[in-house]
Amino acid sequence: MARNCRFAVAVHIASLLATMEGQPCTSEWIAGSVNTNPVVVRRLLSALAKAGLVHSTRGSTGGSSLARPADRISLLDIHRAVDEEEEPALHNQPPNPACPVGRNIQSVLLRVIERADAARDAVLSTTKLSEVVGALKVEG
Amino acid sequence: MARNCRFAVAVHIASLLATMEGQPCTSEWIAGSVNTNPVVVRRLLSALAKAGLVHSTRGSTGGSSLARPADRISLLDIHRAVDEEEEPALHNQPPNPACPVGRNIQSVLLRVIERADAARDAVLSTTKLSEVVGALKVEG
DNA sequence: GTAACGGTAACAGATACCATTACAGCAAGG
DNA sequence: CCTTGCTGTAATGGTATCTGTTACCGTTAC
Repeated sequence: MARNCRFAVAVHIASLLATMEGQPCTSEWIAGSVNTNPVVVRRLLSALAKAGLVHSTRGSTGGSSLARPADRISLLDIHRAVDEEEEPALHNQPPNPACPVGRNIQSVLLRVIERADAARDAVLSTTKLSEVVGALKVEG
Repeated sequence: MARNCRFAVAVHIASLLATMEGQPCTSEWIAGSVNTNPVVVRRLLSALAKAGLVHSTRGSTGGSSLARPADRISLLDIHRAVDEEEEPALHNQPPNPACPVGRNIQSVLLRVIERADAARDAVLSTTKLSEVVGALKVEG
């Protein structure tokens, strides 16, 4: 996985919304559970809203809640929403096209990395937010 | 995958060594194909050597070559050699332990991420360096 | 002994990420 | 109407990481 904490915090946020069952949560309250700044939470909520996973309302009684049931939100949905799908990291400088290896290594690597990422995504897509919430409750 | 280019360059390097069939290559020659600085190549070769994948000799006629056949080196071997297995990126600050979600989210997330990483690693481990070299030749 | 190599430390520049402050826009309730 | 409390977002600073580069040491062949 990436080495930023956006995915982890976004799943945390989504789990909080799921346990509140429709009742809107403020970014400040969420930030208290995540232990970070409310703006960080709002940035992630904004990304989740753009992906259609949550719904936010402004104003005095505003807040955020899930846009659909937790069993219809996968962790892949969340990952794609907040970790804007970067291209796989290849060479910084383009390799030497005069070398048979340098000329083709990137396209070959791309195919392999895409297969590997697809395998990882398959696990994330079959894991639903509702499972995470269920596991949280078992944990106690 | 990670967003550094160590893995891509390391596979590039290993592919070069594989196509040279035992003949030692210098870091400067490799750097010419990768299009980077020889020290960058030496750093990666050093990591590959520590993992037992390549063998380097110093001195006037020195250079590096594969330590075992390319069909017995997987891309997972290379990935683990150069991208020192980081722990999955969770929260920066520990979540609020007074919240039922914050108290357990990390252990639940760890299990999921480990399953996802294992799926990705399975693809990398079944992809051998020899396959990459073969694909390079087909590519032309 | 000299030339050519790998190993490694040290440093600079670029980039990414997170936390924080600040402020504009919007909705509910008096 | 207008105050209050929320979201959305821009701007900024600090920190960490990565890459490229220079420099120097140790080693090996000739």
